[in-house]
This record gives sequence, structure tokens and C-alpha cells, in this order.
Amino acid sequence: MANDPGPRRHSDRSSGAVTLQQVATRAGVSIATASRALHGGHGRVVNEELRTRVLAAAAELNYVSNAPAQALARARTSVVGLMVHDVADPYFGAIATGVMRAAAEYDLMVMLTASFREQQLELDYLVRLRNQRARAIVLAGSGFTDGEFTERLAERLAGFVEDGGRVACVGDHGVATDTVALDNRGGAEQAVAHLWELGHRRIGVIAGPLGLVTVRDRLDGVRRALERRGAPLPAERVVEADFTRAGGRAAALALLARQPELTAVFALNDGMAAGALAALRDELGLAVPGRVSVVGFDDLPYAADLHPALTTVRLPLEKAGVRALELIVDDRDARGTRRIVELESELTVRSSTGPAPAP
Amino acid sequence: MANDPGPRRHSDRSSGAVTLQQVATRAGVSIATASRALHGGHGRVVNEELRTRVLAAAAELNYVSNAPAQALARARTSVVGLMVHDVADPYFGAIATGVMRAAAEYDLMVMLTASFREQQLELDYLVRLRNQRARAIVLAGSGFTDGEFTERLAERLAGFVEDGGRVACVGDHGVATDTVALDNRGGAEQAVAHLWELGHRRIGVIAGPLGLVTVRDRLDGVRRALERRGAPLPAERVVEADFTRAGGRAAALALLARQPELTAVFALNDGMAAGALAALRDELGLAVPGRVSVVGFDDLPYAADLHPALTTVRLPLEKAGVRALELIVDDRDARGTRRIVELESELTVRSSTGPAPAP
DNA sequence: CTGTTAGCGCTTTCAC
DNA sequence: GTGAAAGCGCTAACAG
Repeated sequence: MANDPGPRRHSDRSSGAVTLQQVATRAGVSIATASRALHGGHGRVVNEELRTRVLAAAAELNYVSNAPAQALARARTSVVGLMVHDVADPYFGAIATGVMRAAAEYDLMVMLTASFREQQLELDYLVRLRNQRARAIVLAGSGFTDGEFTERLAERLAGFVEDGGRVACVGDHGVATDTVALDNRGGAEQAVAHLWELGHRRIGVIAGPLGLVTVRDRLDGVRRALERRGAPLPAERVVEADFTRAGGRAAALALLARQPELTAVFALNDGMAAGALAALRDELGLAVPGRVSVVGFDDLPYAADLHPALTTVRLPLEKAGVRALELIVDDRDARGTRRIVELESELTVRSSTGPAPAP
Repeated sequence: MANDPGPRRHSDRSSGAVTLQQVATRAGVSIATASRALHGGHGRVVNEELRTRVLAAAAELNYVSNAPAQALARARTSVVGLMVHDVADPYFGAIATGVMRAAAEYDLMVMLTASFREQQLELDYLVRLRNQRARAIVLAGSGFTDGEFTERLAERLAGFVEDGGRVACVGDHGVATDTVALDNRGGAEQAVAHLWELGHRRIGVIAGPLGLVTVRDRLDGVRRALERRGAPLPAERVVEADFTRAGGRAAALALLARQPELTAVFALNDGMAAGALAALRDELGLAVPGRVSVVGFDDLPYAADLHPALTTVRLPLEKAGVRALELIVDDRDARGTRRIVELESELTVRSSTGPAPAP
């Protein structure tokens, strides 16, 4: 039946997958026609009957096209890279979900990379994504303020862009790409305003690692809000902590030992707030919000289930993921212009904040 | 300099990326040698000097190899697919983290797909992953018990395997692949045993959607444990709920309205337990664990922060992700034998459970 | 509308 | 140890 595949040099390597050629042969058409029938060849229309035959052959053979081969021929893939710190971290999980939803919408596959806050790993993954010829990268990575790191990050991204890739950051990463900006500063200001209105004047801050952009911006917001009210934040009222529950716990303990006069604690993320809450309640026996009010940041899903329910700043993380992907897909705007989508924070008041106790 | 790229038919499509040919030319060697120098050509050793020259040229040109092209030539990629319901769900987030950690270890890239519990989407992604020529798939998807779905799932996976792919499931998906088995049944039994020992005899169950394998197994564990103690679970003591906080809240309300004599509630996941806790405490005013004890399942990170801290069954989710990836990588065992790694559950007792109140 | 054919970038024989 | 060349599976000119 003239179905001789011919001599094969690399024969053994064949993964056994059905090829377009086989489909074409079976349908009795040329490979070009098969391609056009299956993947809609660039304006070209295929005769209805041939088309049907090709589709039937493909179905019978259980043909699935070879994306790497298509990528090679078309010089473009349909995969986008997503860089996060850790998907298990609800913050990044939410962003990732947004990206996934949008990707499904636009028919893109997403290649996930997690840096676990290791700078080298993050850098390496970036070239790995370039290697994969990802069409774009959504960078929601670690976010270090470290200048040298930022520089190398920029280099890597530049290389990626040179190859024709697009990049969108979620949050500030110190690189001049399209970005979905999260209003960390503004959110922090809102939180402070809220506490201030409740009469709090002695506010402590549990900051995360100062090397993270997010922390820097949130802390900055606190400072600004306080300065504007004529009560600049003293250095002793800020503790740097690990960005975790345990970090928050330890920091709360340290902070209140040092500054027992505090009436409010602002933890710069919900994880630390949860730890602080537990420390205050179980170890220090301080009523929240009776004796000290607590505010968190992020409004993770469990914030309402903390005890007491946590007042916190809500960040539209999932939406940020969606927007980032959209920035990447949407090529309308001229390349070369940096696009920035600003997303707003919103204070969610629950039960962990109340009037400052009378002096 | 004889660097004429020659006539190009597809010229405009070139993404501008540097190619191996360019590196070879610059290093003054053949493309074959460049390939071997860069990617260690199959036993072949390259002269040290040439090797150095190639590496230098590659560095100068900022060369990054083209994975799709390599995939085509080698007939294999270094990507594995990961199917989850939703990464923002802590359960899947934990599994995903495990997979990511292991993938980094083995130098694999992971392509993430999220079905959001839509059967068709899950099925489609499976062919998409085949299309990408993923080398393997870690299936931690929705987990429907639905027979027809399972069948189609099996079909799709079979196709994937035919092409030479490997598959590992996390949890039972009704398909006979290598799997990392989670002890849902055993965990549920432990929870019941715990309650029983505390004197609870009237236990209500807040089940998730009965169409999910996980739910079925956990419920089954409850039934078995109770039967073994001569107190079979009456149908009225089980409510099917959405697998969420809201679902748990509603179910708790319904359950206690119907069966006020219950002294314990077992929610088949932590999210529902959180909702139940809130409903019991805030809406029904029933003391936990004084009047009714509550047990959850999964031991998500926030379980200890619920109020009261939740007694729950811990599942080694991250480890499950790691193991699944290992099953895929580890080809020692003969193909054809189904391998099953059993992971144990462990009850974590906290403050939401206590002695049953005196009758 | 269909078929032929030249690549896409890389790996791997096969000869030297 | 090195190079030439034949593909890998597919797309897109180009010619009919």
C-alpha cells in the first residue's frame, strides 16, 4: 500500500506517536492539505470532503499534533511562563489561579516555575523559560530589592525580550516591564488611617524581610501615613520578621516586650498577623482588640476565620494574575511603551481592631 | 566572512534568537561539534580547546538553546504536566509545591493545568499535554467518581501512554496508573476513633460532593469505623455540602437543626470545618468543644489558627507531590507493573474536640 | 483549492 | 575527535 516509511536513521527514537504524514496518507491527501484541514492553514480553505476525510483519518489514528514540531516550524509556542515564589503560599496561589483562568481563556499553556526565594534558582528559571521559547513570562517572583539581583534579573529579562518574548510583572520588581501594580503603599496608608481614627497613636509594625519590595513599599506607606499626621514612626517600633506565622509570633513578643505601651500592631502580611494574634492572645494574654488592635495585609481566605476575625488590607491578587496575562496577550499597544495597570487595595475591617484603650 | 545565512524562505518568522549554527560559525567549528560541546554529545568527547571556544562563543552571543527543536530531534522533552483542580486551593497548592520541589531536583519543567472541576476542561488539558509531548503527567485533578468520566479519563491517559508518556496519580482517580495513595479511609477512621474514645456516640458528618473520590473514601472510612463499633451511621446524620467554607457553614446549620442531639461534627475537609466552626460559634451559640466537638480533614496551614484550634487529619500532601514526581522519573521498575506508594494519614489533636457532654 | 518542497534548530548516525 | 548530512514533524511559500 505504498505506506513504506522509508529508511529511518533515527528510527528507534520515534516515540510511536502518529504523525501528520500518516494522517495525510490515510486520508489520501498531501501533508499540506492535512495540515490545513487540521489547523486551518492561514486563510486557505480546504474542500469540505477532503477536510472530512482528514478529520476522520486523524480521529481513527488518534492523532495529536506535535507542539514542539509546530513551535519549530512556526517559530512560536503557545506557552507562557509563570514565576512565583511558592504556589503553596496563598498570595502566589491566588495570582497563579488568575493566570490559569486567563490562560484557559486565551488557549495558552502555562509553565510554572517556583523560586522558593532562591535568587539563583529564579535567575536560572528565567533562562530555562527562554530555552523553552515561552512566548511570555508573568513574573510574580520573589521581589528582592537587592540591587545586584535586580540587575541580573533585568539582564535575563532583556535576553528574553530580545528573542521576542514579552514580560509582565505582578508587583514591582525593579525592572521596567509592563506591570500590574499592586497598591502596597496605599493599602498600608489605609490601614494606618483606620487605626488612627480609632485613636491609636502608638502603633508597632511587624515587617517582613526588608529585602523584599513588597515589605519596603508597605512599610513606606506606614511611614508616610504617620508622618503626614505628624507622628513619624520611631525605628524601635518596627521589627523585621520572617514573612511567616512563626515570624509574626516572635516579632509580636519582641515588640511588646520592648514597647509595652503599644496599642496597635500592624503586621505586613496575614501570616504574620495570625502569629501575632496567637502570641498576643495565648502567650501575652492581651485582649484583642480591647488592649491592642491588630491589622494584617493581603486578606487571605482564612483571615475571617482567625480569632478575632482579622482586619486586613485586601489585594486583588487573582485579578492581578488575570490582568498580567492579558497584558501579555494584548499586543495592541506599541511595543516599547511600558504599560502599567494599577490595582487598588481595600481595607477590610473585621473584629481585630477597635478603639484605642483609654490611657 | 562567509557568514551569509543564505536565502531564507521563512525569514521573517525568525524570532531573532541566536542559533547553534551561529555559535558554531563563530567558534570556527562544525555545528555537530558545537552541539556536542554544549550538550555533551552522547559519549563523544570534544577536544578541550574547541570546547572552550564553543563555550566562549555561546556566551558572547548569549546563546540559549531551542528546546522545541531539541525536543523534535531527540523525540523527548523535559516537561511534565501537572493537573490540579485549582492551585489556590491549599490542598492542591501543597501537592503542587511538592511537585515543583522534586522537579527542580530532577531538572524538569512543569506545565501546570487547572481544571477548576470542569470535566471537559480536564479532559482537554490531557490531550493538550500530550500535544506538548510532556514526558509525564502527575494527575492530582478533580477526582470524580463518575463512571463515564473515569472512562474517558482512562482513554485519554491511555493515548498519552501509547505515545510513550508516563502517568502518576495523587490519590485514587479510578485509573490503573502508578499512584501515590492517600489514606483517606484510614484517616477518617482515626478521627472517628478519637471521637469515640471521647465518648461521642452521636456524630454528624459534613460530607463534600459525593461525586468526589476523596469524599467517598473519607465517608467510607467513617462508616466502617462506626460499623465496627456497632453503631452504623444513619443517613440523616450525613449532609452533602459544597467543599468550601460556605458549604460547611450551611451544612452545620442544617445538620444541627435536624439532629440537635449530635455531640460531634466531622467535616470532611478543613475548609468546611472552618465554616462549621463559625456557624456553631457565631450563629448557633454552641460551645466547641463543650457542647459539640468538631473535626476536620487535611490539616491545612491555617487549621491551628481556627477558633478553637482544629483537630484534624493530616495528609502529607507535599510529600505526595514529591513522591508522584519520583514515580515518574524513576524508571527502574518494569513498565507494566503498577506501582502504588501508600502515604499515611495522622490525626492531629487540637482544641476543637473534647469529651462528649454528659447526656 | 491542492501539492511540492524548503526550511525551522538541533541531534545523531556515518564516514573520515 | 571532527564534520557532513539525514532527518525529527510540521508550516508556509510557491507553483500549479
